[in-house]
Amino acid sequence: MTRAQPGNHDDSHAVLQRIAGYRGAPPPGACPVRDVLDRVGQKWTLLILAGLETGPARFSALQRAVGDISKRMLTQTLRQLERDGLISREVFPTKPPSVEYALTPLGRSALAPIAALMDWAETHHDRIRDARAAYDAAEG
Amino acid sequence: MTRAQPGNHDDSHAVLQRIAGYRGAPPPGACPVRDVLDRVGQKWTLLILAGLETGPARFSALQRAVGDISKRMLTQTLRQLERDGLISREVFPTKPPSVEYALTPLGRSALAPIAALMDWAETHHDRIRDARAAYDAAEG
DNA sequence: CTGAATCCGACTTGATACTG
DNA sequence: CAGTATCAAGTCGGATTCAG
Repeated sequence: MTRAQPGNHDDSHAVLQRIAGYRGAPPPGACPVRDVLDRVGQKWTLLILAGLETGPARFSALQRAVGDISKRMLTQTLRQLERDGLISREVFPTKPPSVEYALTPLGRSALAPIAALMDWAETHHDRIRDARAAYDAAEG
Repeated sequence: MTRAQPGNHDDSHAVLQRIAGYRGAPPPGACPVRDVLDRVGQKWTLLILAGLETGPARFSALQRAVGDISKRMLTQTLRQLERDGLISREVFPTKPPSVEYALTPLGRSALAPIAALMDWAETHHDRIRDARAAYDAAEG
């Protein structure tokens, strides 16, 4: 594939530059980058994707896996991800109804770049912490 | 070190799984991943980083480059990025005061994983658009 | 069990006006 | 030029309650 290797500096620049062209473009959907990044930045999106990574899960199982998410937010985030085609939703008409969520191939393909970003975060978070401490000490 | 290769599927999983351990951990700074992702998800962060990518820029130049950002938000985002050590701020005591912002090495190192994510977004945004159209048509 | 609906507080963003 | 201060509006998220 011709996709940029995440570690490739030159390609990174080319991609970064591209978003500049979207400035001042209000219509939603005009900037897929903004679109995806906004979703990634949402509080629960990553936790849910992580929770589905090992396999399909039901609503309650997911809620337990994520931890302190409310049903409201779980439902909402799940809907968004489903709408974006990142996860699938299957209803089983059992006596107590159960619903199973699972990553789609598209959803699974998103894990790699997301993991890259999280990896960067883990690698550099101590440096960031230091920078914050220094900044706060200076102007706190 | 043993950092995951962003494109490596197996390692991606390992990294993803790691965030599950942070569930239910309220204290800020406890989860560097959440921390960084939240910042990335903010509306203007990426545009500003992109604007600084080609080199240092002054406040107004940056505002023009980004587009429709208000001074308030520009200042705020700039401060956060400075605090995190991703950008530097230098004041020149000229007659009309001027301030120049620039990416630090740390900030520059963040561009690669961010670009990887944006690359994914661009590669798959048509698929996402289709999924949304289908979803909206079905339950609109 | 899986959600939908409602209420409400907290945080985010923007517009505007003012300062050094 | 480069901000700061203030206010208004919108959004996000949680708790609670109700329904299929």
